[in-house]
Amino acid sequence: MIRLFELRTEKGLSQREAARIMNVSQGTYNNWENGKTQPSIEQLIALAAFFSVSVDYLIGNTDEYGTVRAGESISSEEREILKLFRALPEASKAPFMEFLKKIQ
Amino acid sequence: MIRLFELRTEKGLSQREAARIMNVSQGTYNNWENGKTQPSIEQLIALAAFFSVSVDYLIGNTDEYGTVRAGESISSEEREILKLFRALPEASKAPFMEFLKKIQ
DNA sequence: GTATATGATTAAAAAATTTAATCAAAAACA
DNA sequence: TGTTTTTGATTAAATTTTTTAATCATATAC
Repeated sequence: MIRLFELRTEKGLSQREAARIMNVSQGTYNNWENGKTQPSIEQLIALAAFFSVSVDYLIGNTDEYGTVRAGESISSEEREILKLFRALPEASKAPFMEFLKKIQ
Repeated sequence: MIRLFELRTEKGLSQREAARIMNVSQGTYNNWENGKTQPSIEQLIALAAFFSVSVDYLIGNTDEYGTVRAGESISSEEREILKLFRALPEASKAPFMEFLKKIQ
């Protein structure tokens, strides 16, 4: 899995040590690290907790720009706007953006 | 899986429709939704992208706060909308909402 | 009242995961 | 250096999990 190697080595652990912490064999942990097999969701959550990262980060699905960070607040009105905007036909989205800029 | 049901029904999709989008059978999608089986990591990422949420949110590894879902992904275009909306005079916000509803 | 759509269930097949054992190479040590 | 230990990789077999088509019961639509 994308970031298991860097996270484990940063901690100075061997595969056998990390495997024991996760209650799996060294072979299994090696498979995870090299993408031969994948941990279950429960194991993903445990790995993410152990390494103090999000599951999204662990599996390489983070998108720094496109993610609402914990603590950022969005009103229900703003949430409604996003919902309505997403429901628009693709072709209407750009004109809508122009309109919104114009009425500033 | 924890939040598949609410995300699918919010979109007004049937299991068969959602299953077709994910390229699996309805039975498989039903299994995911009811926690009988679990999607692969690749499928988790595809589901999260389709529903515009983080994988952490999808699997119930983040908490909701207020009306906002932690980890909800927002495109740069959507981020721009929020920025512009926030810049509007207070008095313009409600009429703007009406407009957005009207053009659906 | 019949037809259609929906979510759930089943059993069998297919696919993926796990494990113990083992290997080769590197590191540690005397 | 030569030996021992540690490490990550590999193998094959057993187990577990997932997937699917078919079907069911129920609800909704016509």
